[in-house]
Amino acid sequence: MKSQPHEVFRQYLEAQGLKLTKQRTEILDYLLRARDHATPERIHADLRAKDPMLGRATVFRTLLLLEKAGFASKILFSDGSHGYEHKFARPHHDHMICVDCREVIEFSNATIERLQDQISRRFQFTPLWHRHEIFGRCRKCGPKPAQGVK
Amino acid sequence: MKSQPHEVFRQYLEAQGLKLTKQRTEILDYLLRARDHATPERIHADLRAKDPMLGRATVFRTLLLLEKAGFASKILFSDGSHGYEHKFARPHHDHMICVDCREVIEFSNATIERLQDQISRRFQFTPLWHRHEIFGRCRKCGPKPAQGVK
DNA sequence: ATTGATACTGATACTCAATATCAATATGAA
DNA sequence: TTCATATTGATATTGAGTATCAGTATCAAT
Repeated sequence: MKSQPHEVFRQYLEAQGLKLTKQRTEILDYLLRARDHATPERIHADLRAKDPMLGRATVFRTLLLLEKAGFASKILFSDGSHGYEHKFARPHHDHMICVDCREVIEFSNATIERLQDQISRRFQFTPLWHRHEIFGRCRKCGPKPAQGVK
Repeated sequence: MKSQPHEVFRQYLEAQGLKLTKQRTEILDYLLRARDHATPERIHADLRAKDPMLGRATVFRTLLLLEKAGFASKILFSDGSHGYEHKFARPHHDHMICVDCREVIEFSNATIERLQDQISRRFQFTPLWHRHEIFGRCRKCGPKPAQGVK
């Protein structure tokens, strides 16, 4: 029995006149399995273990496709690099990102969401999406900067 | 009479054993004058009109210096590129960014700030800074996508 | 004003993520 | 099975950002 996301993806591709390929399936699978913040390079490297012929360009192309289709979204790290996460059956959420170990903690807050809409309305701004990231140190890394380690 | 920011900058440099140079002054000036979201490339191109010898590396170095000193901060655009804005006598604020015309509207909301602290505490996360960007369409560009124009 | 230690600059070369190109291939409707 | 065409992977290329380093500007001490 096929899982829901694959079926939704297949239907999307069909509607767009696009094709369902092994590579696209592999990459979607990866995102569905990944706990968090998978970078394109990382995805490429990991998937190559199973499919050594998988090209870099295909990974980038597919991530862009998934993003445009609304099935995945970018997470930006503090150093400017970024990763992806899938959006299947995941409610909207924002991120707290540890500047030491890069752990990503998800949070969501209905009051903040509501305030955002109020603020937008006040400026006659039509919000489409947002990004709310809090940078700092996670429980494990503690309030003090990491010592020694680069 | 010298303006405040230049004096503060000079004192910072002195305290760090760094030197006040023509280039650093030019770049700080640029940020102080710019309305918003000046990209490194843009700053370089514009300043070259007056100072054709100004190097790319110097612009990047100086922006990094200003950022580390706390005199400037990055704004990230939706396409992943970024710009800078100075922070002299500007209270903390976040941004609404128009996806059509790239206009940047500043906002701030004490309640949101407070909620962020609450959420962080709940996760034993020590917040250092944050970034809260709402993407959408500004009053001028209206709620519908721009037509024709790339 | 001159000197001199050293921070700074600009040119160049380089890195590396991301993109464009294109011949070969896989997909899926007929 | 056929075949138009979307897709792929290899390759070349781009472009933002960085490292290097010889020459230069700054500024404290004289």
